[in-house]
Amino acid sequence: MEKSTNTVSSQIHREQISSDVYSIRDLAEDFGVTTRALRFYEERGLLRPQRKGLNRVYDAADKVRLTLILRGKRLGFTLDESAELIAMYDPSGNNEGQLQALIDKIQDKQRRINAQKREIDLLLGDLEAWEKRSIKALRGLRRRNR
Amino acid sequence: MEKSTNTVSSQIHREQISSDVYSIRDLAEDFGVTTRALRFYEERGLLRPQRKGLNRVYDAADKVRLTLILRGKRLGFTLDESAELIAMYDPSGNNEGQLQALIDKIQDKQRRINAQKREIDLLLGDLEAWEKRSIKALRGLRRRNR
DNA sequence: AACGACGTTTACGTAAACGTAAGCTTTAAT
DNA sequence: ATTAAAGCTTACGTTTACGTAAACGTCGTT
Repeated sequence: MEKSTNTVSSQIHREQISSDVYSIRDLAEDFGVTTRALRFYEERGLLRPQRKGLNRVYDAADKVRLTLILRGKRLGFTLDESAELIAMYDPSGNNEGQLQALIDKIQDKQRRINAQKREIDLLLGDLEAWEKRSIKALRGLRRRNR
Repeated sequence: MEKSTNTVSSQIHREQISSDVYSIRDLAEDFGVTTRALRFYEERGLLRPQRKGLNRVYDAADKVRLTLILRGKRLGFTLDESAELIAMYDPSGNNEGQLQALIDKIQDKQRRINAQKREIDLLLGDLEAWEKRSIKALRGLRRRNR
């Protein structure tokens, strides 16, 4: 009997004030990161969970932000760059100038990401060529060895 | 009269034994990295330029390797991961087992890179949505302000 | 002969992104 | 009442990828 019934963690007596909230451990397990990382992201301003006393309480919006952070990481962004993405996600733009600036930033990101995509395609092209070459060499060897 | 005629660097008296070779500075300027970075890549085993006395002499193959290193960097790979890519580029596979292992590695990389590509598309999708929303908000503001 | 540009090695410094550990508190269970 | 588990803060340690500086050698030029 393994560690059993504890994947979801909060069962009873976890007062559940607003409906969908998560403890730091819930979030860490859901996303496969450590609690230390979550506190670190907060320290760097990428997350701002509410507090229940001292304890951090995360909600759906925090989940979205964390998704963006981790996606950014997998794409090789720094935390600062991911912070920019998150700032775009928040509808912070109030006046005309800010909105235009936001749009410019978004378009800039799009350009950069499309460039990255082109690099990926180049790499995939290389890998395919190497694969074909290797497979040919392998077939040559097999023919010779029989 | 700027720094003038020095973009190509080696002009005369640079004996030119084999045809296409480059000094460390040539390569650094061509690729927009520092000489320190080049020495570091060598220290980590990603480059192995020949030596003319003490001086490093880079050739076309080194250029390819450096291209791979930097492409890897832009995609968020660590130097160790780029080292793997470079190992694949070198036709090191001699016997059947090694070749099969190489093919497996290549296919694994392909999977990982395709995953990265999918994440990019997700991000681009998000960015497009945010852009549209922002443009709408901007139009709303402009209408109201006239 | 002396200088400046370029190269070398060796070595310590640094920013980013956490890991790890210490020490303390609150909550839940035995 | 006493553990045990989970959380908190504070702070030092670690790895990666170079930056920066010292101290020296070698040309080619003046």
